Amino acid sequence: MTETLPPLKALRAFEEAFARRSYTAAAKALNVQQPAVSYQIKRLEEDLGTALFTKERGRLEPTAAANELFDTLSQSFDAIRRTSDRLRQTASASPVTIATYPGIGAYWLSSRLPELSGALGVPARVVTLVKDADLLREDADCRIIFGKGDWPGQDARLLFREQVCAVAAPAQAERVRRAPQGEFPADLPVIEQEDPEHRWIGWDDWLRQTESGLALPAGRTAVNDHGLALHMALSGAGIALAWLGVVEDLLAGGSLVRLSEDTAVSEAGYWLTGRPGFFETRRGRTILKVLTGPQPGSGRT
Amino acid sequence: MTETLPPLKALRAFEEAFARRSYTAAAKALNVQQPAVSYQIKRLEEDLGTALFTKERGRLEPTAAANELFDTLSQSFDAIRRTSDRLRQTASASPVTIATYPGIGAYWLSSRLPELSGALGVPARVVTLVKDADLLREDADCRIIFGKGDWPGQDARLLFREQVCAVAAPAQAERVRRAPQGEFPADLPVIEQEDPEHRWIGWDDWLRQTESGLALPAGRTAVNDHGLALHMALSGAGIALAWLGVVEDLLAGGSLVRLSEDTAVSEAGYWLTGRPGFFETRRGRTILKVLTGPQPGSGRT
DNA sequence: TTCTGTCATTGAAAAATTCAATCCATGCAG
DNA sequence: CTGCATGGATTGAATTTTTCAATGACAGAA
Repeated sequence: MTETLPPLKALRAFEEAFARRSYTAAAKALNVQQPAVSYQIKRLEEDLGTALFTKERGRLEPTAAANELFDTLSQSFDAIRRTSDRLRQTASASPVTIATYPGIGAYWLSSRLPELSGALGVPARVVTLVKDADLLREDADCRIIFGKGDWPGQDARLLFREQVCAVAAPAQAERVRRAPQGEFPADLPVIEQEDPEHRWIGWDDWLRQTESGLALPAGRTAVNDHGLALHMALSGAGIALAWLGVVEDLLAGGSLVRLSEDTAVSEAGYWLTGRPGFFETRRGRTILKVLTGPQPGSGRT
Repeated sequence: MTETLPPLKALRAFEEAFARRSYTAAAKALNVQQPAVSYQIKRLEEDLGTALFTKERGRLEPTAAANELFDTLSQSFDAIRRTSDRLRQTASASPVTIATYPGIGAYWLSSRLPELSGALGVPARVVTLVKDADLLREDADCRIIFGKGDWPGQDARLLFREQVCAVAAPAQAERVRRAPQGEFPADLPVIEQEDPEHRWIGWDDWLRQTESGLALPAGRTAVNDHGLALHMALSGAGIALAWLGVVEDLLAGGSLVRLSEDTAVSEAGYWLTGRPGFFETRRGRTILKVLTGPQPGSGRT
């Protein structure tokens, strides 16, 4: 004898049919039509070489073999149901960890965390790191990274493109506006983000793309993180380039003001990445949906 | 949560992959190609929302979830394997019961029983009954019945058509041959089978169909079973109509002789019947094969 | 570096499952 | 007894699932 499993779908059909003493009811429970159940059970009977039901007097009578089989089957299937359920539970009950840059974490992600946590029914945790390599190495459920969506061993979905505008705190912006056309107040430094690999849009790119003709002041301040740059701009330390998506709330709240309507767009953008298959996961789908969903600040005020 | 089973094929693939620490080996064991395993396991990972293997450093590392799942799974599947195996065993280890008419049982089936028993590895049992209704009611694996293959609630396969010839024991046949043309020895009765429903070919039909022009003797003897008729013919009690398939051995062995080469054929024949699906069963296939196979007497002499 | 073994990916092919429609038997109400 | 209603069987045609063949990517070994 072969010591081999019968067709599993057939077992499943049998389980329902036996429990309900009806092919039709079983079919309903399995979300199929009755002939499908009929087919599966016949197949199982052929495999086992024995009848499982007799259809006498209009009622389904399980045979002795059917009783034996069901005993084993319901126990086994229940066991599998229990463990796989538990796995699903723990998989979705463990806190979500999202890794990203400090700037994104503080200014963009943080406002979305409550909704995310609510949608998943689980605490959300943010790990911020400055370097891409660190982000990718980090053991997180997913990460938000800047780039073009091509990371080996990661599935990626675009959150938003890089769209950059020039901002300053209101007082400083006012000074710029009052300054003679084409001139910046000399004591208002430009805050730059260090970017040796030239991955982001910098001031040079911005000026070139927007042709706004602003003459930049000579003073420059360099920081290594966008969050820091924003923080400095907020506190009036100078003017900075900011990602539109990120500063939306700050602009709406008036803590920052755009120096012009010009925006520069690059090919790259911010992506949500996870291990392969992550976005086919319930958790992955949920996270993606929340993060690409409506802006959290845009509710009724 | 849904308390629902993961895709069962995926579980099966996982079981093998886990046990062998290799998709390729699992694929071989399942008689499929490696991408099929890859696909199923990915599907399972999506269903559970958790990774099952990490593919670091070229080796397949099961995750904690995988270990848990495998524990349950192997136990459950083994249980199912055991019971379904046992069911298959008992189904195929119980003796085969074939119900049929006494004549068929004695003169046709009996010589095939050894081969049948051998092919099934199980004793074969013959139940003989005279009436069709009894045969159909009898709780046998299958039955050999005369008719046209149309029994409700039974699958049927034709074994041989009804082909009838006139026979007698050698001495009696000799007497017939020596008698003047067209005349039968008056003291040699014709053995008839009672057949109120006129289902079989009787002497009248035979004479009409074969146009052999034999004048039948007046003496008639009626029996209610073909086996009995044959037995009487064998013992020299008269001449009888015999089914070709059935008396092949007796003719070959010389215990019976044909009175003429004429044969009459009817639409009906002898069928092997079993419950629906029986012929898709291993047991059913085997029986059919043996019974329709080469004649048992036709080996080298 | 090149070779080898393993898993991933992908579009196409094959197989399995399911469906819709219909038949047939049985039970029940009139 | 007849006519309806219910539930399973049947069948050929979709439909979906699963698998395949080919190929890519990656890691370790030679």
